Amino acid sequence: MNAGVRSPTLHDVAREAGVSLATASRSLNGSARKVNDAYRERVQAAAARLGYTPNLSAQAVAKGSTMTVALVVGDISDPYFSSIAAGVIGAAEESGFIVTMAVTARDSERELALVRALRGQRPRVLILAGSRTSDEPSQQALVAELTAFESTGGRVVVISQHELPFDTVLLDNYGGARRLAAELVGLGYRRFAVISGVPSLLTSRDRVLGFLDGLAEHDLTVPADRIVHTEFTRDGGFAGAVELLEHGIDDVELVFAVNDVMAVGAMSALREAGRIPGESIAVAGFDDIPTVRDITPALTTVQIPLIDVGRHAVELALAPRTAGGTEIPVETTVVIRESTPARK
Amino acid sequence: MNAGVRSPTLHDVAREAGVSLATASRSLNGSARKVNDAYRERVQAAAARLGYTPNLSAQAVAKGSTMTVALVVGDISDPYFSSIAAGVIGAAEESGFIVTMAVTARDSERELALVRALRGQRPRVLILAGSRTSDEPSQQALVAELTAFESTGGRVVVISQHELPFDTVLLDNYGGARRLAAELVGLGYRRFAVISGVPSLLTSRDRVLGFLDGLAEHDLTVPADRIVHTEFTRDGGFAGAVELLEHGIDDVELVFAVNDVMAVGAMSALREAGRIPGESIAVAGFDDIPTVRDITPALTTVQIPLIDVGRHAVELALAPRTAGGTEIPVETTVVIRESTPARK
DNA sequence: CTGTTAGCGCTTTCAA
DNA sequence: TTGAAAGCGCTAACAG
Repeated sequence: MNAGVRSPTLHDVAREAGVSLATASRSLNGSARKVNDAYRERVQAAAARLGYTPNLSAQAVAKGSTMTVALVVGDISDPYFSSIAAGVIGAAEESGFIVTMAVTARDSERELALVRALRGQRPRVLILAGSRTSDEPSQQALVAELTAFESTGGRVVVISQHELPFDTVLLDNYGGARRLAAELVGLGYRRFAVISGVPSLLTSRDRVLGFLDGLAEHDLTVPADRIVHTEFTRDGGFAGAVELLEHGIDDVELVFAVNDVMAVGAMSALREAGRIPGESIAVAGFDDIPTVRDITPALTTVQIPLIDVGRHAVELALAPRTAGGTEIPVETTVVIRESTPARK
Repeated sequence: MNAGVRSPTLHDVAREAGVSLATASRSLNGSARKVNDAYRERVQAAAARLGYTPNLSAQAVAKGSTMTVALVVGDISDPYFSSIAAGVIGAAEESGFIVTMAVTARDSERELALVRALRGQRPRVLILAGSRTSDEPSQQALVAELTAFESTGGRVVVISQHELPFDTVLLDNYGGARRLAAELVGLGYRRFAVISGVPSLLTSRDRVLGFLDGLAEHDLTVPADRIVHTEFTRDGGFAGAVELLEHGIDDVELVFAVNDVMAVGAMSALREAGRIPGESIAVAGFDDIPTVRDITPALTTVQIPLIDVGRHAVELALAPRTAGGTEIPVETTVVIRESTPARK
């Protein structure tokens, strides 16, 4: 009931079983069958009797390596990240890895500090799921830190864009947005507004670029005052829509928000202003987080197989190291739903 | 670029700075200022030059304790858990703790195995966020495992109900559901259906009980065939609604799903069957996960401050141990939204 | 205040 | 095969 009893150690088990430390170690963890069955059983029985659990930290220092995957996300309560995390955790556990998690709160200073701290865990793998930003001076420090980590045997996997010189799970943000634009034009839409994240956010930038290029193919453009920059969150989406409404968007037919949570926030703002999503105005998002098929109207979006993205990240990390850094491209597919009905 | 270089050790730093191992240790980590400033600076400079990061595993074995919090959740991609996780991670990081995470997939066998494995990390704190089940034989083994963990100095915190003899963050599932029922009756509802989880799930059971008791106060009941048992997920909610529809629920005025993701799934099923949530049928949920204020109609639910729940769990774990196990009760508050308009 | 020296729990040579 | 013993990187007495 009260503390004070220490956890049984391998030493205890060995004594209980009447064998040496080495034999105990080999019976419980050592790979190949190099231990007499009789001994092995004695040891296992003793371990069970004592409730022995190997001290992972001790194993880590003795072996010089851990079985942990460190995952860095922007915000775990965001469905985008939590879905990726689910994939990472699932795949990691299947391979016997433990996953530790840290949250950057979308702050790149903080991300750098976290990576530095996480290095202390000597994880075998470090996965960065937060989206990259451009022009940050801290990016350079981050690369240095990650490179140092790799040079000591760690594996780095970045999810999203291939800005950093590491293995990456590449999301086709640009292409997905471009195809989305094409499909929307095909549905009859001509006048658009865009709710974007801050320009330095690469994911956001790529999606906006792809969308605009997709429109440009059909000789359509979006006036600069119809592209607002805001936070990459639900509230950002809401605020972005409010800003657009203030600019006056009576003739806008469709609002593209660069991710689903923003789109959902935007829908609420539009609705509050009397514009009915899916009826008097269309809305599209990006990601296909689980809930958007259940909202009304169901949201048109670009699907990313988020769980798979997480799984791929660990597969990549556990695969043999390659020369220039491998990349696994992940397809994005346009999903048209009721929020963008065909016009006319 | 290639592996092979080992991480710099404290030893390297000490040599580089021309001081002893102990001095290096004290300069970098040791608590009180017991080191000459000149030395301290030399050491810190050397550490920076070498890119030294203390090996947490080594520290753990030397100190005999770690700075990690292990969090066990049912499914991290479920907003209920991911919000709690956000709170846990936030609070843990503020106290300098690392959090490791494991997922039970709502399987109590698996939960037991995970707890056993997690013990190997020798975390200071083990937080169980998955909801408890009754009558499972594995519960007993779980208690044994957790008790053993506590007896070796660890802290256990359970989130949800006080079934287990450990510190707990107590969610008022019963009371919240009861108050919800009262409010709904106040709004004019009289005929209900309930989509519940499996009966052994304590959270589900408490919510159903509270709801029924709340109705009973007004001499209302729910016929047994209007209470369906299904999975505690979005798809479960969908399936539950389908089942209700098959039973025929033309006269049902309101469907109470025992959690929000189920309610959201149920809404989709109802809508597909031609019943419009918020118009031809009302729906209520429980949890108040972030998205439900943005769905249409916005969902009436019982709010749990999920982030705070996570924070409380670590506060509890980091507070001095008490005799019988402390519990922090968390209030739940009814939030009436458009999915349950006043009748007539 | 600094350095020396045992450990911490475990793995892994190296002999036996 | 098994056991003794030397580490792994770090902390914490214990002397100086």
